[in-house]
Amino acid sequence: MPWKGWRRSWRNARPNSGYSMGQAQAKRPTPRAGDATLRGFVGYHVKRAMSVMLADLMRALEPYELRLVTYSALVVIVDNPGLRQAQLADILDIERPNLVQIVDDLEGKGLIRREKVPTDRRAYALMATDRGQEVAGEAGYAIRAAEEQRLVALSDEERREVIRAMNLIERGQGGAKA
Amino acid sequence: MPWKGWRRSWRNARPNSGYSMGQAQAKRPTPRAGDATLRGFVGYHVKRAMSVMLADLMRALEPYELRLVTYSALVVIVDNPGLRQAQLADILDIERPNLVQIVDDLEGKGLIRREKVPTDRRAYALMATDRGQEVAGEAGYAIRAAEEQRLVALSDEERREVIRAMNLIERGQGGAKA
DNA sequence: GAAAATAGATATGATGTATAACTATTATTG
DNA sequence: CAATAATAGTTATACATCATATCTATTTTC
Repeated sequence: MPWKGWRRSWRNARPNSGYSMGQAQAKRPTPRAGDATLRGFVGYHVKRAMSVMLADLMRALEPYELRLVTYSALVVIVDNPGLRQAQLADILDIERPNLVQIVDDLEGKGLIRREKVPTDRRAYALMATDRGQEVAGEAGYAIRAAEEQRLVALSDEERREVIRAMNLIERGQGGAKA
Repeated sequence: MPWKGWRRSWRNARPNSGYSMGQAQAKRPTPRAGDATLRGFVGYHVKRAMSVMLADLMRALEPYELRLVTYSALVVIVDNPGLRQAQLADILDIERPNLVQIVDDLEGKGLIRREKVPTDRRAYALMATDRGQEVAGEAGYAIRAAEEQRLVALSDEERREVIRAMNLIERGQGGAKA
């Protein structure tokens, strides 16, 4: 048990603050090196977790030739037929110029259509095709499965707590003067 | 209060599954559009929270001419004098080729030095300069302040819960077949 | 009707991350 | 000990996500 505890905390070991900086210390790779200071930030933990989840997601989406942003956009369009690009940008917090290529990709793959809006010649109404709806569904299942596997150690209650915390963070006031 | 509750849930409104797909619906922008399906994934919540935290971080680091990866690398080098680049890559989960530019940047700013290793001519021992240690400390305070502001709605206990959950996610088994 | 605002698009740049391949050096193997 | 394999850092390239400025056409505002 004490060994186990020590082993588990290896990555979070204290910085070697007692280390002298002489050349003698450079003879072999720094022992017990770690990211302890960074682990003091909540954001760093979130970043590290996000990295692995993102890799999972990309792998899950690969068979559908979708990525994070294209899948997200597709799902929102499927759920909200007739959506305007500006709305999509707002919903997903994506800059409008960046949406062009995304919408092009989806349209090119036959998953969505840009339809003209008779009452507003500046805009398109984004519609999902039948194929688009199908792909959104299948990809969603794949992501679901990947997420379930990743979150296997978290109870339903813990997941709800995470979601709650993430929402508080998302909706909180910005840190660092803007 | 009921109005307030309705207002708050606008972004998470149900998908308009009852919507017909006729041209008539395209006349005005889709009302009550949202990302409800995506909100069903824990990962999406984490992604959205991560986005705002990352923006905070970039803003906080800007006065120091540092970014996420350069600050992270600097701190790890400060804490672990004599570190090898391969170690740094492992610790931060950064690909070794990507480290070259990062280390170049830090060295160019006078924050770290590459020192030769007499016993291994393939490697460098990365050392932080006095200036590097100073900048790491100051930038750390700035990030701390930004993070405190962002997390103001989370209790200490909730923060610990988040960290715990993120660690479980990070250390869990990968989702989606590799 | 003129000015301001908006929708989507073009162009460009920054940041973070991935892979293949290379030279020099060290470690391993027989 | 020599040949082979592995390693350290580097170069080159590509992909994904996200940001900003600017533009044309259209709609809204005053």
